[in-house]
Amino acid sequence: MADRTAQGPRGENLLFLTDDQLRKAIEAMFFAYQGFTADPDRILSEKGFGRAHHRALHFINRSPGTTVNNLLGILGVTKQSLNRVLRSLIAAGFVEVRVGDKDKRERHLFLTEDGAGLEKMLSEAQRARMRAAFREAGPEAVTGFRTVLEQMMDEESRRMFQRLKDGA
Amino acid sequence: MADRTAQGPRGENLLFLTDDQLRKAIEAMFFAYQGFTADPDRILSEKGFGRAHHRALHFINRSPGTTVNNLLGILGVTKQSLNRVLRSLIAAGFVEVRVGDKDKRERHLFLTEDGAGLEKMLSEAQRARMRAAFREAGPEAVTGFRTVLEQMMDEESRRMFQRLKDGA
DNA sequence: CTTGGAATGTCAACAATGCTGACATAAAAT
DNA sequence: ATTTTATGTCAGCATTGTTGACATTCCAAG
Repeated sequence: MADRTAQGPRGENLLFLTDDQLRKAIEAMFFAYQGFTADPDRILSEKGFGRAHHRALHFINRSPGTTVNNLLGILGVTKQSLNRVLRSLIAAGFVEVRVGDKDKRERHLFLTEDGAGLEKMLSEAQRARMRAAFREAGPEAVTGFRTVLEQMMDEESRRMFQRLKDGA
Repeated sequence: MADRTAQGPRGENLLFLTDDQLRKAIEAMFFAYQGFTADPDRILSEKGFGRAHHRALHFINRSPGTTVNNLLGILGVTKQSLNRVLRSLIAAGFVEVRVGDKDKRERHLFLTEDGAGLEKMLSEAQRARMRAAFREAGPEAVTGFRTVLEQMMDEESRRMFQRLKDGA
């Protein structure tokens, strides 16, 4: 392993910023994301669903009554793409739609009991892996992990993430 | 923000392992990965390619002369899926194939000059974002980041990553 | 040496999930 | 009241994952 501790003029650790170190980090991100999604993907594929369904379930569970438009902003896909996913979740009885009370154009989304059950199954699997990784890595590593992730986000995603982070 | 520093019996930071903290980390991973792929995706879509083409270019660039079978192990997709991507990269003149010298079943893959140019463009964009995130987060965060990522990988991916990390 | 099986890669067809475009309905603005 | 804007749906296309069928090459057993 190359020396990681060379100090720059302002005491910064510069070797982290070599292209080679960055390339390794990029590859780590790629492989880690495979792991991140592997367990839920397995469960979903048995039920004929995909990763997009998981994302929808996650954010509906997190913000019950959210609208389609709301979800679009969070997920960063087109409404047409999301609509297809929602349609199949509704048809399968995992999601319930209620037409807006004040604004009748809006559709408010809720998990059914079954939907909540599936969401729990998926997020339990994902949390279990995350928990194990965090335990192995230790609390300081986890803090660093979250710091870097936040910096990697687009401005818009970061705002969304912040807004979700503290309640909402 | 909730207190992050509660200490467990063995001095471990246990609050990180609450479901709520884990859920936030999961969301951070989701949004960060969007950012991670955003810049290359933009470039690729202009050229009529997708993320799968980027991955192939990356690993061919990294290990010139690698075989199709080799790439399959790294990318974790089926050979049929990879084959389609390679076919279009070859047709576009970005990748060159040489039939194996010893084993004529094998196809060895190389980037053409154009392919190397495109790969450089894509990886420069991705590295720029990573570099900026690392700079903002600081060296200790980066160490933690990489530690956690490595722990999140599947066993097989971790072995692959380790093998790639040190030469090879 | 021949033959049968294993390894490598290609082609075809299907599914999930992005996308754009056209449209219906409800709300808001003029 | 009519036009414009916002929200959501439906249809069709592209990318990229999948499985299945097949061709070629290598290797090992007889």
